[in-house]
Amino acid sequence: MPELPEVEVVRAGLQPAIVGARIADIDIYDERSLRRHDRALGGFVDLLRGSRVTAAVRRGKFLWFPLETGADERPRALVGHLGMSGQMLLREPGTLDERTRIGLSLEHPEHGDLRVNFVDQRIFGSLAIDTLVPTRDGFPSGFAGDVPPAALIPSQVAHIARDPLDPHFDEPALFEALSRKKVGIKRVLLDQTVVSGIGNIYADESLWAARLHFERQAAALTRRQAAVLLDEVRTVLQKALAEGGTSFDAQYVNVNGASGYFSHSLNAYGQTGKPCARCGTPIERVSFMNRGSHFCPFCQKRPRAASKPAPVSAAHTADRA
DNA sequence: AAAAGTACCTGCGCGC
DNA sequence: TGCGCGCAGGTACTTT
Repeated sequence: MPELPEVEVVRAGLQPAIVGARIADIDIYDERSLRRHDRALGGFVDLLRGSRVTAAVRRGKFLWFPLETGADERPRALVGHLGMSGQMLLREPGTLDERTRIGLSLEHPEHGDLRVNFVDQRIFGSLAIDTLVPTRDGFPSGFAGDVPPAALIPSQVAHIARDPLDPHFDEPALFEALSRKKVGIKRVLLDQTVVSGIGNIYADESLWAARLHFERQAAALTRRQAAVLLDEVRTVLQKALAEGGTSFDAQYVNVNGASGYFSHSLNAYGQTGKPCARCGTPIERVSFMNRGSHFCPFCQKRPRAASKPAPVSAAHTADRA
């Protein structure tokens, strides 16, 4: 369940090894890991073999690596999503990890030959080649390290909102969206077209920090509550990022999607039965949206008395037609 | 049009 | 000891 911080650690780790490298060869061990690849563009291997990587970019949980293309060609990129259990492991040439679905053999002008193994137990993640299109807002497409990337984004990522750590994140648009949504706030946090990078773990953590119950209707939040929540989202993500950044080996990326996410400082997620760090009340877990939601029943009060839909008056009924 | 539901996947831990 | 089952959940697609 890699979320923004975990994906960023992968991006940052891959960047020095992959930018400037030529992808000399590609091994496909499992075609299902190409689910995101649109065959209409051409074969994944044919499009990728021999290409040089020019950057390592991330928006939310999506990663992409723009490729050098001729002036007469449409710009394209190698796109990756880790899904639930994906990893991109930097290895010595010839290394094969368990459950490697796709292997990339790289030639780097300084670091020599390298191998990147796309490992994915559950195959919710995938790699693809995709065309780059202009960003909707005209700003750099995401985060790419020291230098902002071009204002180009893979077509399949264009609908994904910027993440809350992006300098061009559209705050007013988020508050606008929140005020329109009649659904529970957690649904909105997980909606990558509204705000990206947040998954189940950091959604629970942010809501705990903001003292909000996950089923609070988004539109019912005051502007102040929404602002506090956004602030807590950023704090939670940045804290996880700082933790991940310190445990990461510059030479080899080894982020394990199943157990390697930054769990030492979780206050809600996976803490069922343990005392709330603020008030001592045991953390509860309930199923919501087909996934676990963890919260403190004292600090994060349920929305008031389950709003039964107001009786529709005859006058109202007549109105819509 | 918004919101809810479902498919896609595999490994693990559980109860029997 | 083995076997079936529920669960983990990000995204895209379908249905309501």
